[in-house]
Amino acid sequence: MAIEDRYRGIVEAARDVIARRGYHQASTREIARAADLSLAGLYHYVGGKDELLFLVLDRSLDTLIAALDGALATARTPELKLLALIQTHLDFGFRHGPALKVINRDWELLPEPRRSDIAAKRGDYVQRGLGVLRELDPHGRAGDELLSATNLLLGMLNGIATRPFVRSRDDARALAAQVGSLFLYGFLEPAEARHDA
Amino acid sequence: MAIEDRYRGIVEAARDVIARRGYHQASTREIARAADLSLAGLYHYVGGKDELLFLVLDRSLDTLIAALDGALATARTPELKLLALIQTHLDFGFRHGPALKVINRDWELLPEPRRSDIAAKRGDYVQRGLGVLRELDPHGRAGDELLSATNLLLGMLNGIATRPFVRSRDDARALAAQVGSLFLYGFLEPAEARHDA
DNA sequence: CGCGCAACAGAACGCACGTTCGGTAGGAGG
DNA sequence: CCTCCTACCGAACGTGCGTTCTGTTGCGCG
Repeated sequence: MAIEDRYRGIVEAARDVIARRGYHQASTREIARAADLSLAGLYHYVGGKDELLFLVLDRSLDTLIAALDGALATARTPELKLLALIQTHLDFGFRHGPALKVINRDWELLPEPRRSDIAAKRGDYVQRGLGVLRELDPHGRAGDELLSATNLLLGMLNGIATRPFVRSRDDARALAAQVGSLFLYGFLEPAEARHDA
Repeated sequence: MAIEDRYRGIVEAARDVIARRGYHQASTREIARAADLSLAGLYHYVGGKDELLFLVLDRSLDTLIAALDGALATARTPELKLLALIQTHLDFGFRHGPALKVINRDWELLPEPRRSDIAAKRGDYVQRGLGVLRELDPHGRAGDELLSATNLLLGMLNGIATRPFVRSRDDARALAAQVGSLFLYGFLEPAEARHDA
């Protein structure tokens, strides 16, 4: 499947250039250069610039969701599932920083109708987070409140995963523990007193 | 000071167009039209497109920081200061959504050297948040940990303030209470049992 | 009155962009 | 050997962009 390798190289080139420059500032010429192709050669594989953004978003979200599902499958308790989500998200931010940047910053720039597809896939990810919090919730919180709590959690994660806070896998692990403790027990609770589950 | 009114109109037009389209997609022609000016007339007031982005960022950050300082001045306890920060941020997101969007999404696109000025002003805001958390911290957390906690808090706030979660001033108030409770006491603690300070 | 300057506007310039067109090399199939 | 088809490339086209040039109006001031 050498053709699939070509596609992968193209999508990776597009992802890195778009992450660095932003979608509208990323030129098809620069993406072609990064993919070791001429401009016209690039257009032999993809129909247009929009499709490049779509491919980056679609494949990155698939990777992220697959990683999350894998991590959730091995976690037994609700708390461990939450930690798995946090760990997976931060690890994804560390290993695929450009992908996460494009997912968070540029997805709104994708024109319809593909934008709806990506929005649905983003929704799938949020739903998984919401499911984890629902299992974890000790009180019967309303759906609205659980949804906003999910967005608060994801906002926390994106706030540090996008910026250069996670420089190593150890950083990711240490931050994951801190995020988990803070989200579960709050800022006022001591971090050292809690590592049961 | 009719000239200052002109400037204000121009900056507001630039802010709204940039927030809607993104910086690189926002054209000077559209900004000029939104400011009721010809293209050349716009260039009579500002030196270039970069300066428009700078003016938007600079003035928006001034407004945000001034609002925060005002709210912090009337808060007496550390917990009330945290709630004031949360409330102010969400209220700013509700009343100046476009400004917050530009601050969070487009500030990295500003070319040097003005980008450093904006980065410093953003740093001022983070420092205020860090100061609030330092006062609040019951254990002697290290500076690194406090800084990442600050970024977690701001990430939570931006995660919901940017997206259409805050549709009314009441939404902002209700969400502020939820965010405060969650950040201070954690997800596992009941929300109803806590409203002392 | 007339001079100068601030406050604009119309039109153009040059450039970079996304996209397309016409071509070519090379291997597979008959 | 000829034919097709896939995988490209060089060069161009048209458009929209940021910016600038050349005015023109109107008002304050001597």
